[in-house]
Amino acid sequence: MAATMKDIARRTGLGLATISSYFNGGNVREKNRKKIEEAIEELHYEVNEVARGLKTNATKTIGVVIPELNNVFCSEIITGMEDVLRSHGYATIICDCRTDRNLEKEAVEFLTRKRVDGIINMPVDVSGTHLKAFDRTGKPIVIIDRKIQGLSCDSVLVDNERAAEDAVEFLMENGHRNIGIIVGPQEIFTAQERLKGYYAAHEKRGIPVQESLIYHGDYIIQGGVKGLEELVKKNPQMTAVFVTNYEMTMGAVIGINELGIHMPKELSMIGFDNLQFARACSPKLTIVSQPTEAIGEKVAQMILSRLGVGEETEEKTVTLKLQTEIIMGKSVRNLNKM
Amino acid sequence: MAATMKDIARRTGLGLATISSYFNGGNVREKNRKKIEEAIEELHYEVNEVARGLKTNATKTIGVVIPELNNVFCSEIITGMEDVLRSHGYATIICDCRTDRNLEKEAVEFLTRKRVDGIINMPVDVSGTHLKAFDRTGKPIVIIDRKIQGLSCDSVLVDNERAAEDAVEFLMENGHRNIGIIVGPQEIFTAQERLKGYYAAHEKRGIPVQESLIYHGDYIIQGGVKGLEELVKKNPQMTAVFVTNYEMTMGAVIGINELGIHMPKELSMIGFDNLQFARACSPKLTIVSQPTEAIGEKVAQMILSRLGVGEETEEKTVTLKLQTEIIMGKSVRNLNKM
DNA sequence: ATGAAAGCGCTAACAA
DNA sequence: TTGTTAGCGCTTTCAT
Repeated sequence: MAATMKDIARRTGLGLATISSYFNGGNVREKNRKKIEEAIEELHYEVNEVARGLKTNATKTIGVVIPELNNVFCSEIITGMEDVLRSHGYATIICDCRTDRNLEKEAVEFLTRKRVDGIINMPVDVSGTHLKAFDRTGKPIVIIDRKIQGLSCDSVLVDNERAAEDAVEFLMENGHRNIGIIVGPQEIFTAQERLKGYYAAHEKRGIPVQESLIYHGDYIIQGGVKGLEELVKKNPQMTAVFVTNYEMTMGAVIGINELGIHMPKELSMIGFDNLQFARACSPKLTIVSQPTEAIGEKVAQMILSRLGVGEETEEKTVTLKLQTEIIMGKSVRNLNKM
Repeated sequence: MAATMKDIARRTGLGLATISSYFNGGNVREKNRKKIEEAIEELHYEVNEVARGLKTNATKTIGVVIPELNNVFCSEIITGMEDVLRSHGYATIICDCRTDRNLEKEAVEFLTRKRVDGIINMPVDVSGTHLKAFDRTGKPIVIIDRKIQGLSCDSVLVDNERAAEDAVEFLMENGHRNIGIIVGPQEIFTAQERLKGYYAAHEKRGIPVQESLIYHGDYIIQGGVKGLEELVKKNPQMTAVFVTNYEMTMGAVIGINELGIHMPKELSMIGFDNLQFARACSPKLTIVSQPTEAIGEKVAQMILSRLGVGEETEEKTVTLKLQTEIIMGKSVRNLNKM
């Protein structure tokens, strides 16, 4: 059985309040401080955060619900986030819901029972019903990367429309007119935004959009492979393809390799995320890069601020929109130079 | 304020014990069961796991301490592990210690205070001092991927020596004699084992080892880039290189691209882990693949068994050693066919 | 099958 | 500054 404050009290002959005061930064006479520290040492005492949490109604723990841990975009965000949270004494319980609405709902309920002090969620279910009950507790929720309908809470987004528009325009500047896009599922917010950007770029230049150049994948590697194969098969006129998340980018590169297509001579490409992967491609891939670390840090700061840590708390909900950047590689051919 | 069992008791006119019994699978009269369920619904009651944890001295939570979340080997293991644990009602608190001994120690102390029911650790500090205090609590510890000196506890390892030996032998069978190796830090167990395998293969064939062909990296991408550059510069005779973890493999591929080396014509290569990345390389990379999902699942089962869930508990500590496999690509040239 | 009451380890209000 | 005490929400005897 682990030692308790009572044990320390008995050992030192002091009262419980003194010991508690010692642990919570109160004033304790030097002599007693010594005694307490000796007792802690000998008894191997460690504070019981469970008991403390019950009493204070605060667990110093943040719940994080994401669609896939095993996804660089998510894991990089978490890394940045955890760093900030931990440095403020907060732990994180991470729940990977496998892009499954039911698991997501279960995860939130689970975290509710665990009495986490707040939830950070990259939502699968954009209706937000899975968060309703937690929201009623009055504890803060911060949403990452996707908008949610029926819930007003802080969120950190990426300017996906502009990201896509910029990428497609860049291809157009290089003389491309028949540009394929491998985009995410229709019902996912980021996918919708990226597709909007694709349309916007076309509209701006007066280039008509060809439906056959749009492929809806599912944000996983195999979808990228499949998407590339289909686009190539159906569109002999296509000179470039824009792939809109990392997993599908990897998939598209796999597709290009396996079909023996020469990049960028036969096909130009702009991918998404993961600079290191882009460097490992030959030729080096041009990509749209999202500020994952910054997202993580911002999200952490936001929830901390709602918890009364750090920056003062704003009253109304805050939505932050971060910008992406294009990292130049050699995967886009300039057709103007022909 | 969230509803409590007391609220339900008041609402239903029943005693606390009955409500508790309801939640813990006891016998409750049908009529009362109905009443309780109604009250739960109306009050939006959710069990308070903090209070339950204090009372039962079990938090149904496992702490996981790993060197880098943002590392595919780790994140895949965690994914497999979490699946199993969650399906048995256990949560996981993941601590990414950034390959830092001090952070690792802090993480374990933190988890101790949180009163997790067990710890799973891929240790940075192989002396194991960071685990001593937790070990005294009598709660189970399971070690992943590395051996620890002064602590007897269950562990799941990979047969790294054989993995490396097989890979190097495969290169030798293809006629390679001057084989470079990009290996991990000297002090890391897995790196030592993989280097042992490299030596063993040479000894078996009577081929002398050239010190200049051994590069010690640090298991991160940049180390792979640097390692490849150095090996190539120092060893014009080198025809093949074996890279011993995923991050450095990616780095080595980056190096090959950036130096404009043709693979496998000028240089053959065997990488490590991440089949999808291997497929995305051109030509497809031949790799040693570790059974990450299986490691995660085994680890989870082991700690559950120590916690009295599932399989019966064995008395003495168990060490499991899993085998790797070579996934064939086209990055190794057969020099015999010349 | 149900109720009353003690107590898990801690914090905090109050008294000394 | 320090000690006493109540109580956070739950489980678990022990009665009934």
